[in-house]
Amino acid sequence: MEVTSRAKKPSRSATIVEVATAANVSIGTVSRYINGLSVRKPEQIRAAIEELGYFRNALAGSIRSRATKTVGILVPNFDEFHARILAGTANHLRQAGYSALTVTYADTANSLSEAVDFLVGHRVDGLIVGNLSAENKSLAKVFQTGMPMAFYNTHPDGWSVDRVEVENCDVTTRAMEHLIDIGHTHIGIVTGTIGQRPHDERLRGYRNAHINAGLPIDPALQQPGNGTRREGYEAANRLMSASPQPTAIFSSNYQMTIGVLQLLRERNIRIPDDISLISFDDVDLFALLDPGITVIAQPLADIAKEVTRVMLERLSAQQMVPPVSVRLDCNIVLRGSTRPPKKAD
Amino acid sequence: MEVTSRAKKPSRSATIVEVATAANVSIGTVSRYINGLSVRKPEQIRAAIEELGYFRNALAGSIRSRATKTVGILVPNFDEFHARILAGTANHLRQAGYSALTVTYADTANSLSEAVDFLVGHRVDGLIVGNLSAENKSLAKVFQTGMPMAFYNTHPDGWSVDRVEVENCDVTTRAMEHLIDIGHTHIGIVTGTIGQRPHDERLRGYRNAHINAGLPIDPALQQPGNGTRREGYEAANRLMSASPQPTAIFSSNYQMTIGVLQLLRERNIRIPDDISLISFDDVDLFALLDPGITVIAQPLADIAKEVTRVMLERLSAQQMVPPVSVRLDCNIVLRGSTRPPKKAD
DNA sequence: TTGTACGCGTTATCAT
DNA sequence: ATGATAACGCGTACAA
Repeated sequence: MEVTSRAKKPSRSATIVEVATAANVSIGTVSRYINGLSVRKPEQIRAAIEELGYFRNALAGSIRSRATKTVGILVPNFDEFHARILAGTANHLRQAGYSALTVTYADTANSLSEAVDFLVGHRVDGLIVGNLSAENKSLAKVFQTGMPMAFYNTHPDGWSVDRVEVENCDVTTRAMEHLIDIGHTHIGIVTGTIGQRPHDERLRGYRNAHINAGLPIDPALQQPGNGTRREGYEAANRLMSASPQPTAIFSSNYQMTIGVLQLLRERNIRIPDDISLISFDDVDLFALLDPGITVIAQPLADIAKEVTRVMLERLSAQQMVPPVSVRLDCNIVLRGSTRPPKKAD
Repeated sequence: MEVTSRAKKPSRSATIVEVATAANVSIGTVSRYINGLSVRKPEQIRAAIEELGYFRNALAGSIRSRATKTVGILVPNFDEFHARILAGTANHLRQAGYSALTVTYADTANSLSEAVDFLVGHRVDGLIVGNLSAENKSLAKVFQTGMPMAFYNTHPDGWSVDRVEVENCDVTTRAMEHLIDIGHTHIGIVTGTIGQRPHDERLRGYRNAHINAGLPIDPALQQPGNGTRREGYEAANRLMSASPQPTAIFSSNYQMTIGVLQLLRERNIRIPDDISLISFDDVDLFALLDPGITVIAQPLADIAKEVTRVMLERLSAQQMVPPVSVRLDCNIVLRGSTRPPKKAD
């Protein structure tokens, strides 16, 4: 195919009326052709569509039909975590005849409301929301209109809504017990933002392990990282300046773990010789490092599958059904980043 | 705010007519209020909107106004490379009053046409396309309608269209000359898919360096990786089975480099002691590995900025202007993954 | 199977 | 600044 020059800019693209005229049929017939129903002279219509460069106007169609066959997806960003979930949801939605309208809400201030307005303005049939625990006026407004909504990973407190979440607490406890079993007694934690449910649960899991083992909980070994790489770096810096130094670190999400890794490398602290490390979340990076990082892996494909399933069931539900809550288990993936501490203290 | 139960599902959300009635004004006045123009009794209208839970229907508005203030973005996937560009474009578009409609085209077969139809069906005002070099009937059809389009990284052959691309060839030559300067004479290359312009250019840059230095070009040292991790792994496997073995490898994109790293690690081939490595593309991983990987880094933020600028200028252009072509330079980031070969042969 | 006419929610226009 | 009304492009119901 050769496309070497641009056609002169048409003020508007062809409409179904023009196609009907060109094909010598009525618009109803063209509409049926477009929607795959049988018509008498399909070839004429096809040729007219081809000739005019016609594209169906989905906007106009949706006004009348009141359904866009589109699900809005609201994610903080396109990082590796959400990217993988998005790939899954988009796929599952498509198989059910839906498209995904994906918008990020964390790039600038108050863009969450903008994002919500955009999606609702485009009359998505439902809304999938990732990693959002904070209240938002716009979102609450939408929720109250009865818009089908499904959250994954966390949801605003007190909202009775469809959700898919992972078990954070117990799995963290088990990971910490692994460290304790091999002799660690000073385990530092880089926490996410306190007040966000998943991070609260991970911290609780960390504490429970200490309580179960009769170990003291040292506040100096709990450093806030707020979920970002930069703050993960600084939290690790504080941890490694504490006295006594921790012999192991648990980092509550992968962004912060990257910060931790940066600091450890700068300080020339070797894993696992000088320190053991466990991270929540599994990303490619952690498997490729030498040694690989032992992680608590969230089942991303399952989260995507379940949240899509829940949404589709909500969309097809004829009557009101109570919100469903799905809880998935994480896996501990042992790699080489943990080892007994160098010397007992 | 408390949101503990769902309102009964309304069959449809409030319309501008209902708002107008409730506020005792005409729909024209409500429309003006919504669009930020001055009205006499804004508070009444605000209250009515609040009360009725009204959300403007962007679909209906766009039918009449013929503008959606929306730009479609077409990317193969949400990998780290595109994720960073998307963050930039979305931001720049928003600042200009546009929203981004992002769709991936590589998740399943023939989904490119579906994606194009979706975006055009939603009447995006323009289209930004990433990493697409193949022809596509649907896309060509759109192009010929005069839809503003801007490509980044590559574009279909023969299309005279706005584009932002990086300089692949010379920078690769310079990177190879770095290897040659420190004594390498057997440099392997893992190529991307031949026929895709950026990868053709990178291969040419590799060859030019050899020609300039008077080194032979050994076909056995050029292994196709087709851009994927799996094939990068296998290409590296073939390279390390060649005789004589290369003392350095250049990998043409980051996905393939990850495959290369996996193979080297499995075979216990150490970087840079046993082999030197340079990769095209810079991702987090490469800076965190020990040693860090020397890379040719594409200016992602600039690509995003430029492609958005080009698109916005095209959108605001009153008359036909010839397509613009922006070419950006890459940077060579030296880390620790290169070193003179162990022994001269 | 086909054609016609109306409805969808908004914006644009124009007279006030 | 406001109100009334005609588009906008498509789906759908109904009559043919």
